[in-house]
Amino acid sequence: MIWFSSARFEESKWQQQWRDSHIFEAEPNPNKPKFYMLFAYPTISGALHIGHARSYVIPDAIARFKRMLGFNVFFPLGFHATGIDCLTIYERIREDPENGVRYGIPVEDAAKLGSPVDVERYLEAAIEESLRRLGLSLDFRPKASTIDSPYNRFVQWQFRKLHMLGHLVKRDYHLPWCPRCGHPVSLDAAEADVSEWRGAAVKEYTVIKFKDEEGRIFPASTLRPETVYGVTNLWLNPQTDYVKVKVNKEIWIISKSSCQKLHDQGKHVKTLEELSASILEGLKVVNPVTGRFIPVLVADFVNPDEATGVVMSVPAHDPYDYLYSKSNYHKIVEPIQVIEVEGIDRTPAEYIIEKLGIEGIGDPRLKDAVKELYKKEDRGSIVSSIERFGGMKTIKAREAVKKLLVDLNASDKFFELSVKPIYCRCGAEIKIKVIKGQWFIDYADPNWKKKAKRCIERMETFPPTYKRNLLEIIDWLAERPCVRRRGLGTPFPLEEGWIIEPLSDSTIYMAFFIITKYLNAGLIQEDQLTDEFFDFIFLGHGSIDDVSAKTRITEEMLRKIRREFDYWYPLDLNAGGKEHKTVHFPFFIFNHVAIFPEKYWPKSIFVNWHLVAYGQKMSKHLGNVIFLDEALDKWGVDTIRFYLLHGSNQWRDFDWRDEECRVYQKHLERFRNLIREMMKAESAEDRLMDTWLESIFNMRVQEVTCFLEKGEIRRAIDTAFFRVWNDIDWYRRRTSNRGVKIRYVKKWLKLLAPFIPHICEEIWYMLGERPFISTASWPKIRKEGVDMRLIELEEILKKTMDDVKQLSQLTGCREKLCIYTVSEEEFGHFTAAKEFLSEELGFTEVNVFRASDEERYDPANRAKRARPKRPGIYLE
RNA sequence: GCGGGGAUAGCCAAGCCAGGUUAAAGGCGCAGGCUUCAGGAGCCUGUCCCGUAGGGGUUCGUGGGUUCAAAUCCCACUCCCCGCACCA
Repeated sequence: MIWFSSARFEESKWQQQWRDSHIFEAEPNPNKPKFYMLFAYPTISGALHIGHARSYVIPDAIARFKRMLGFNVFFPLGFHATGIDCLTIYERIREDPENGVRYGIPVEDAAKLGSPVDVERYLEAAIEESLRRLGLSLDFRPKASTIDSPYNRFVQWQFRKLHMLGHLVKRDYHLPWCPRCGHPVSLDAAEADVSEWRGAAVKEYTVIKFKDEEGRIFPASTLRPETVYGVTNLWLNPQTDYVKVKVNKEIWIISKSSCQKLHDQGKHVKTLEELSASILEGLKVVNPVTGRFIPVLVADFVNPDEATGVVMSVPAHDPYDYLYSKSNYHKIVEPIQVIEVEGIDRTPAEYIIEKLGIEGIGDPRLKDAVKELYKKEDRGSIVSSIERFGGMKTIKAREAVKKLLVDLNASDKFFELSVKPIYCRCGAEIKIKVIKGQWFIDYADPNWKKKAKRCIERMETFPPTYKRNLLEIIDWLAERPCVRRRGLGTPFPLEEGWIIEPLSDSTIYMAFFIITKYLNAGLIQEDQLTDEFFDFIFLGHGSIDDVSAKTRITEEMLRKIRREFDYWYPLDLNAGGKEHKTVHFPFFIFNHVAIFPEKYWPKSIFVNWHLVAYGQKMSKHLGNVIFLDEALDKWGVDTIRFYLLHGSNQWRDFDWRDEECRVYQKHLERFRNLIREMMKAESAEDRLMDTWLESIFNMRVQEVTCFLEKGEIRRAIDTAFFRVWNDIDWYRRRTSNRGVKIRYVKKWLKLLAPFIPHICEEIWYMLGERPFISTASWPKIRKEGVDMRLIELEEILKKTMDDVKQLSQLTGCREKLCIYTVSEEEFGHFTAAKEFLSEELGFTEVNVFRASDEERYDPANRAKRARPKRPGIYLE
């Protein structure tokens, strides 16, 4: 029988047919409302895994739904290949082709890849194939990669625009750096550059300049500059060599080991003489903020390899300082309190030490004490006696004091890694380096922020709560470094030797997909993509004859492309994973509002949450990545789609488990069987239940439509599959019919087509429908076709049956069932269902009485318990 | 640090936005039954405790609060997860 043809075969067959018939390729059509949507394009960092699949299947369901609703849906895709991913993969497989496996590249293929670009092309093809196998209703014609040279021209145009608009600025910038490789490295969990990340990040110390009588500067490093008000002395390490150095035009006293770091961080450092800590001990220096003189003392817990090797002693707020000065300098040092914390009546350092019962400076719990104290103090506020900052929250005061120090010309910055040492993959130790004249995109610009917010105000976000979040993110964003020295990417058009950073080159690419359609079709050529061309197409600038003359593109073609752009733009929906919430989506908005006129500003954003496998994040490192192709081989597309869409709420993280996936596979098998069984069955007229089915179906259509419109994908498929199934089951139970009328089957399939399109196509075809369910129209919502009263009566019936079951189990009565109803409607409904009740509940005799009926049989007077929607019950 | 999300029965996981119809969907596991059997499987019932009349008791991280009524709203606390600018 044809129904038994292999599901796998069906799936690829339908994918091929969709492809051959070009149904997902969209052309402008002024008679249809358009819907331009896409998902944030995949990064080329290995073969796709099931986490990607979740992020793509959700938008695909939306695309399919919109298409069935009658929208002209443009749903293209591209590939994000800029950055160092392909470089890294290339290096790994060059070390050993076996490493390719971690990225989903079989050994024999890995060996053949001769360059990072080869890697990119290989993976691009593999990813495209996986996306097709996922049954995505994409238009593949405009596909483009961010390393294609036409794309580069487009991004260069964008950056010239940003520059013209004043959105690019130059600043100094610090970052982790490998001295041997001579380039910056990334500190991240993927360990793209470093051999072991260990959670390292860059810490910013504030250096506070304390001067002695000779004008020599003791630059104390601190993470909590607000405590400068509580400094009692400075600490040096007595076992370390200190040096007097000339830093730019000042004389600094620092630990020897910090010289090189200062140099790396962009200072001119000249060593003048070596000094031991003991010579320096006892010197008086002045606190630049309070003007107080304080002594320089020594303490052996001071780490000379951290920052400048000179630290402030704040015994009121630091357990180390407290303990050390108490036991060694108790006559000289008196703690000065700066921060107060609710519930602590002493100096916080003293409090924490007593609370934890810490013995002395060697106590291993001291680290925890520091941690706990810092946390408490960060929630505290500055004591009122301190001028300007009294009463201010600690965190706020920290920033304010930083600013004050800058104004007093008494501070500097020093960067350190939070975890040391960190090694580059080449083996060298990572340093912090300051880059002079780094280009930034100025997302801190308040006017630009204002415009971005205006765009967001009018946007719709899924989930709706993201909108508020977005506005906060816009406030919080600052300058973004936008160029780098290495990796694949677009050469920076304003300065040689830089390429544009991978996130900054992917903010308005949706506009470019209109162009790539024409490029890929060979209708225009790369060298015709001039700034005049982009200005004309995207912004309508310039005169057409002029642009045509300069680009050698015919006016007719220019007009066509311009019109097409104007048709599709703005973007209606941008979908992406939650990792894009704080970076990509805000950039996408910023760049749109900067470059495009208001009518082209984006309309909505859909965020989906992540996927983990067996409670663990998938990572190449852990080797627990479930590749999409493998999953597809194992389970088939519709099973995976079904599971991914229904297994968890789209706005919660998803936990993949094979056992659960199997359950969904079974559901689909049973679904197939059910349909087959129903098709074979005759269905007789049953006026009451036919009306009920019609009503409930109309209601389900409404629900599913409403859920999809709100982006509630899980609820939509839950209703479309399980609720409808229950309804059909109920109908079959309540009537003598084994099946339902064919039009319900068709309607049901339509409701499911956005989610599990392959199986729906197959059945659709079996039912003689042509050409595709994918292009069929969504069921009409018929509010008037819903008989709510009848639906409710059936609910009352079900509930009553449950009660009877419970009672009969409890009492063991199976003979006689009496039901007492209050309303005429219920009386009629139950009377008509007598035979059904008898069969279902196993009672030989079923009687239905009006509760008010004097003649009723009711020995226990159960009729008095009857209420509307809840008939009385008596059993024997 | 900044920002976001979460904590639900043996486990996984819905519900929370719009409080009552929620002892709380679904799945896994477990128990019993039916059917089938080459094999796997399929189907039904039960699964917090008590109960011979649809009932009662105790439950949704911890502690308070609002309300006639809270898993759902408010406050505080504890713990977990995630993003944050050279990984994209």
